[in-house]
Amino acid sequence: MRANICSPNLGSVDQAPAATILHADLDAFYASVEQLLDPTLRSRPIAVGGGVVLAASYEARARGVRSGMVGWRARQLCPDLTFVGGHFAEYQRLGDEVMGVLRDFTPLVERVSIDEAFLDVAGSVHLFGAPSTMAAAIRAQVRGQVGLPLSIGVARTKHLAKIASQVAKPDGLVVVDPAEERRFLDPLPVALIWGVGPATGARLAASGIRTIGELVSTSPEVLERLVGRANGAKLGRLASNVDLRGVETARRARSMGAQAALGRRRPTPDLLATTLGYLVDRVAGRLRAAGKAARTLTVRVRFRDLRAVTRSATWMEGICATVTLTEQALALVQAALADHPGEAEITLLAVSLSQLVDEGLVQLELPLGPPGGRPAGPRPGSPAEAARRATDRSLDVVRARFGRAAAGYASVALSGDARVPEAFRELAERGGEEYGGP
DNA sequence: TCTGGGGTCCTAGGACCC
DNA sequence: TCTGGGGTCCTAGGACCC
Repeated sequence: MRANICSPNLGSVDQAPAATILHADLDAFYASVEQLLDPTLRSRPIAVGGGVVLAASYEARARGVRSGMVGWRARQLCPDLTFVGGHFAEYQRLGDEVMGVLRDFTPLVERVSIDEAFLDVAGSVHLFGAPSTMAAAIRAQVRGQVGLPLSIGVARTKHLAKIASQVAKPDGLVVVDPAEERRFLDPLPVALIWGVGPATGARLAASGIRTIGELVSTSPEVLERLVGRANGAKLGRLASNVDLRGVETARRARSMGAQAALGRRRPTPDLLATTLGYLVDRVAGRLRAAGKAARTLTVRVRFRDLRAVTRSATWMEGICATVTLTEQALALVQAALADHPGEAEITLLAVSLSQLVDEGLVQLELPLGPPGGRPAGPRPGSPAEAARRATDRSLDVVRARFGRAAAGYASVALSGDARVPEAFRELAERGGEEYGGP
């Protein structure tokens, strides 16, 4: 019907638009890799991590184990659960290898995370056959060549393909015929919609909206009242499957951050300086490696009850010097703590850089400095600032050759009680510009 | 006995400018 | 001197995703 209305002059009016978007998603990725590397772990409930479950095998999920769950709780639910240390370098290598397989079928691959990607195969059907045929071939090749289970959803839009791959899991393939979209979507729970989490799901459920079909038949006004204007509109678009964004092979990062959980600690000057020095050191190094500088710095402090506060500062020019950013982060955290004098302990510190600009655009002289009224500002373009950048560049070079531990600022010497392996941090931080295609 | 680390996007309110 | 509307930018907080 839609085709008849929209394109009455095309010869293919009666032909439904083709389902050429694939969403490929590796099943229980970290856990599957562990089972691949150690055959004795296969078909057993395992969890990657220790204090917190980073990933659980399907055998463990069947017992209620979920990622993000604390270790003691997971063991409680599943006493024969095996915890395995993460082979983080292997996750990266195998994830990359799978992406290589995908790119053998089309250059239009949008990698969204280490284990997940969208493909647009419209231009490849003359080479490899129908999208469903291609999806089956990809799954077989990933299983045969890499050894990992991969689920794929095939549909007309990215969002629907993603829902289809969720339905296909584990180790399955679901193709949604364009003529069958409503019949497929309507009975599914709203939680399958990208962007519907616990809070939104609960609000919808409170109004009796549990399935995507029920969501679609809800008026825009009611939806807006429940979840806000933009969210309501977005939800409407997704549920009625009219969101037609294409596959993007390259997306640039909009922010970079680092955080550290601290247990319960009194925020002494020493703790703040050491932790912020470490966090800024990490993130500023990535910033410079990307050739960027940041105009906005945001810090986050979490208290014992998991409530968190943020403070941010924005400058006219981008900054990328470790020392300057550390000074600023410290000032912001102290300001945040001063606003919450009743909090004796903190549980997390985070640093994030945004409003990223090309480093070449950093002005070198006569800076305007920060707008008035904010923390004593650095002078991003001052000679002192240029000297700091030169120091950073030298350190970056040394580290690139000899590793992170080879050089650094004295205050950054990392305490041995790091709660998370360095390798996991390095893996997790590959979420930005590295993804998005060859 | 209360959760890791790295991201994206949205909202509401205020400052400021035209 | 007061009033109004619209746009842009910034800040703080929150929901969500992998």
